[in-house]
Amino acid sequence: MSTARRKPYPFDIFEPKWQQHWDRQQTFHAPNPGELGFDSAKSKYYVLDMFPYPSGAGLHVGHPEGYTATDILGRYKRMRGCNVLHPMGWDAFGLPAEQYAIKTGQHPAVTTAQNVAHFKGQLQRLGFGYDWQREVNTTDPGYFRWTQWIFLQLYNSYYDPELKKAQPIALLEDALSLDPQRKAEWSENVYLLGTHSAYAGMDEEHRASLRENLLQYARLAYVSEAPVNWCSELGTVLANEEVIDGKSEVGGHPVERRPMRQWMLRITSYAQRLIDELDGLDWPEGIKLLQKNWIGRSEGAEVEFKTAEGSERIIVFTTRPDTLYGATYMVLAPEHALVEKIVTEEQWPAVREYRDKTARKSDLDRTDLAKDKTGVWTGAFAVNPVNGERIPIWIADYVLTGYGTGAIMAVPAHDERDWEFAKKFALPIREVVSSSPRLSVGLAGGGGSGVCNSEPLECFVGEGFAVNSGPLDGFSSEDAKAEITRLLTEQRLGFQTVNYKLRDWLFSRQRYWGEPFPIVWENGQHRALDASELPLRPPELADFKPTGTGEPPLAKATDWLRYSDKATRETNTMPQWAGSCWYYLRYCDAQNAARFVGTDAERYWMGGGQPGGVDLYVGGTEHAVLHLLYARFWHKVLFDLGHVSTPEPFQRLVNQGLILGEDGQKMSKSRGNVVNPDDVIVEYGADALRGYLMFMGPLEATKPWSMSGVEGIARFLARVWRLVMAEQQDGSWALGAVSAEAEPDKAQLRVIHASIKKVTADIEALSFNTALSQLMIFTNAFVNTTPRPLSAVRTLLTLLNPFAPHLTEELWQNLAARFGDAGELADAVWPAWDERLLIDDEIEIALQVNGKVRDKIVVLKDATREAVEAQARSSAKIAEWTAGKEIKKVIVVPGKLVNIVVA
RNA sequence: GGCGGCGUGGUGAAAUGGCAGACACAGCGGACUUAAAAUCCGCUGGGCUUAACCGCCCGUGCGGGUUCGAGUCCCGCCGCCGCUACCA
Repeated sequence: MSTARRKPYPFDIFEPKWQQHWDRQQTFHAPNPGELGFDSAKSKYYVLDMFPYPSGAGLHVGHPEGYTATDILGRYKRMRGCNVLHPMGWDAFGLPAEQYAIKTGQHPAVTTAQNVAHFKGQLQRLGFGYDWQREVNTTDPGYFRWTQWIFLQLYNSYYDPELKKAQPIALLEDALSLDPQRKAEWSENVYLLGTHSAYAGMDEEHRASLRENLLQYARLAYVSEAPVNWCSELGTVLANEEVIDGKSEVGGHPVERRPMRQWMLRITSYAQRLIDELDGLDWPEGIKLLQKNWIGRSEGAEVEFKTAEGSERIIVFTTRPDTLYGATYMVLAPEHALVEKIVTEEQWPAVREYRDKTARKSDLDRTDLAKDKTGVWTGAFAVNPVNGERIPIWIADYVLTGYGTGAIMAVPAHDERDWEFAKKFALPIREVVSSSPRLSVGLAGGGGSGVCNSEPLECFVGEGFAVNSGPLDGFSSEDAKAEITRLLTEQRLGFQTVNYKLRDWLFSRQRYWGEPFPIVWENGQHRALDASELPLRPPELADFKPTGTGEPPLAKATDWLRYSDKATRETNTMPQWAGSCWYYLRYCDAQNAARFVGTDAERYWMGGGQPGGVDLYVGGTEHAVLHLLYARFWHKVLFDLGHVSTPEPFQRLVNQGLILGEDGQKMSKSRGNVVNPDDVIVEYGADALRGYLMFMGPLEATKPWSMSGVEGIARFLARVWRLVMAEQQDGSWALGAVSAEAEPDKAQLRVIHASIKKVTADIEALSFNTALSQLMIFTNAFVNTTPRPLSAVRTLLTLLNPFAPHLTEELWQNLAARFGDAGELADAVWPAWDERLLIDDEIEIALQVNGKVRDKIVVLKDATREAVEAQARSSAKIAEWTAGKEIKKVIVVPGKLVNIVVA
């Protein structure tokens, strides 16, 4: 009685054997153009995984799900004769590593190295065909040197709104110094840089400083004093995307808004291109939509109001300029710069109290109280530019600083939020849009518009026809928008514009474990390091904890900090997303010491095919608006500057679905339903794990784990094993009854060719579960055949190889030892099918009467329509069902069915 | 509230508008075995009918529609999951 469970086949012996073999032989190394062994006659296939963050917890089963899918594609494309680039690396900078290091008192470099080694070991035990010579690690100076270099590209560029692309900042510098006229134009229109709305909301002092520092401000990487998401618990600021429900995505700590000097990347300049250029991509529609919504384009107008005293301008953004006549009050965000200038003495105490209260509230609280509107009157009035009406100016937290201009005109009759607010504070409500065309019912006096003073009974947010709107009356909402915009433009009171929800990317973090900025400060001005000074390594710091004050930990490194007698280094570091923005480019030429990626290598792996880019990118949906948007942005900048050859990085994107625990719940430590891939490999082997992950359902579906499902796949693989191997008396395995002379019978031949066809199509379509079920059918068709035809067995092993590479390679080798054969299965050629063998001479088809199956008959494969119909009519059952009825129509679907329609 | 995805046996799931449930899991029965495991074979959506075969009816969340024919397409609901949230 042995305590160890007997293995159905000796995977524990041959799996490590083949893993070592592939590693020693560098089987999956993909030579670059110009490298020995490179074959330019082959076409390229670049298949990419989202590289993991090597956390202390190790791999979970979600990782190998996507990785197995790409591995299957890579191995398959290799057998189809492609040069396959299938790399792996580590996204190793970032908060968790640093927090873990603080907790354990070890340097993050040490813990990161340990975690990487652990992850790599786990991945290697799964038998993935990676080209490890291209391994990248974002924390490696040889890597982040180029992350810093790309930052300098951004820093030294601006976005030209006319060319709609990034240009070297030197061009702007020259243009502006040569052409004072143009400089004046640009200074007056800083919004050309793509920050129109932000500029409109600024106070004059801020604007003046902007104009003065136009060149600095125009850069794609610039410094801003804007309010940011500050998390005191983490001791850093966070990007909008990293804040969820007013809490940090990492750790769930409270986040407050605080003005700080930060580095920003001007992603908003690319908003339109980031939307438009999604069109040509083979991505899930849902992800495209998610990105579009995140960028949040909306068309409308900016309209200038003046305070009643006429001293201040208040600019608002609205998507409904047609409702301008219905604006009965205005609202500024509590933080709006203008509030201090317009608030009256009597209202100051109330305003100050309200502002303090909002500042203390997290975004979460603000959302929670969404139902109950709050606000305070400033005591000031504005003038509605179209009708000269005095309307009160309020502050309220339902108006956000971060969107539009931070100020709105409130049209309570046609906006739900304004409606609620007006109801609560008894502000006037005037209907200016009617759902049906009708005449104004107001008085027609003094050339002014007719105004109906009775308040509408409910809020109407739809489009319709303008009423109570002076010259707009009777216009459809669409026409009214165009007309009012025209009028406003004429009077220089407004203009048509496009607003985006997307904010510029807050790019600095007050952390130790990230890329230092290649920037020094002198006399309050920043300037770039020279590329030759890269990489800029972080200082060796014994104490790298956050200071808690917002001062970055790098400031503690006094020697490092000093760049020269006059200049000091920037102490912020880059966010974790930086390294992952371009890693797919580094893979193309990972060892290049002279460039971030060699030109030839980039052209070959990223260019190549028609649309270009990575041919297949597989990863989780959680990166839909973070990594995938940032990477596209960086790529476009590099493209504009001529450093890469395609405008988009990832041509085809597929999201693998979430794997739930056996209880149908999300896997989590607290639920105790987490599956560790290592345990599964020990028990069932890597091939069984890979096979199960692919068999459990469609790649993109969310699906629960099942241990007995793994056993099912293990049983199938064991059946394949025994198809080739026979167990000996002593328990060892030897080649079984396989014969080179044996031929598959007709039915088997059909199964073989149907399998080649289906498995090929299914792999291309990433439908791995159905490919495997076909391979089971293939296998089952031969289990009772002895001896097994060698050709059939070899075809089966070839088709199964991408899924179960160890098992099939081992069996292939055993067959070769007896029958002789050149080479390894990994290098074999993918089989082709013969369409003629797929169809039997006779086919069974269904006979229907009024769509219901009543009989089945066997017809010759090339029987004519008429012959099939005649045969159908001669069926006794059909005669029975159609007896005494008029046959109105007979539909013959060749090879499928005959449907007889009776009255 | 908005956007997106999904509803098919006991379970995971198949199905270019053409015979619903392939392939597995679990279950039941059998063979082999002293016995068990492993393996192999058979059955396995629900109901009615029959001694049995046969045969018939119902069935893809619900209600309509298009079609010779709908799990699949269209319209309207219900339920679950994910993302997002005062975006002017």
